[in-house]
Amino acid sequence: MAYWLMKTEPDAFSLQDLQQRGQEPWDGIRNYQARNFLRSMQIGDGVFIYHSRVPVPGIVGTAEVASTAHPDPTQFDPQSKYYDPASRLDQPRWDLVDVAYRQTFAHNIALDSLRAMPEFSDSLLVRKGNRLSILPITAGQWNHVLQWAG
DNA sequence: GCCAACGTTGGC
DNA sequence: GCCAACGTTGGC
Repeated sequence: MAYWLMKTEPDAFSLQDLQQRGQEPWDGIRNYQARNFLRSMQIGDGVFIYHSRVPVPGIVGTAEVASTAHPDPTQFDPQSKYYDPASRLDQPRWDLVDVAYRQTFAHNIALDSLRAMPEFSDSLLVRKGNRLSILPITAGQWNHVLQWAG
């Protein structure tokens, strides 16, 4: 059992969208480090959903990993904005996992609040210039945020 | 909307 | 293998 944080821009796909659909293939990850995290995910892993590029970025709720990693079909779709002409069918470059909605926090946990938590002092999340859209979360971080969220 | 920070690409 | 150029992310 592991924990992760996954960023999304709510203008494109929000936690509310995930709630409406119940489950969603988390496609479009085009960063090798993030992909490697995807590949180590197991069904049932906990996921914090994080909204970025909004006035108050932060964790807005939780989801869970609903499939192990498998090839992201958008990499082979010329119509997709995630199309990767360099990826080969017999050797896919990019993977995705399915993510299932779990809960929406009554109050968002803002990035500012996360920065103030000692648990997050070593996290990639609060490092300046960090652009990683998927990162590991420790059990301590997971529990602390859940407690904070009430 | 701006732009610093970062990852990737490709010429050499 | 270096590194300039480019494209993207994401806080502000």
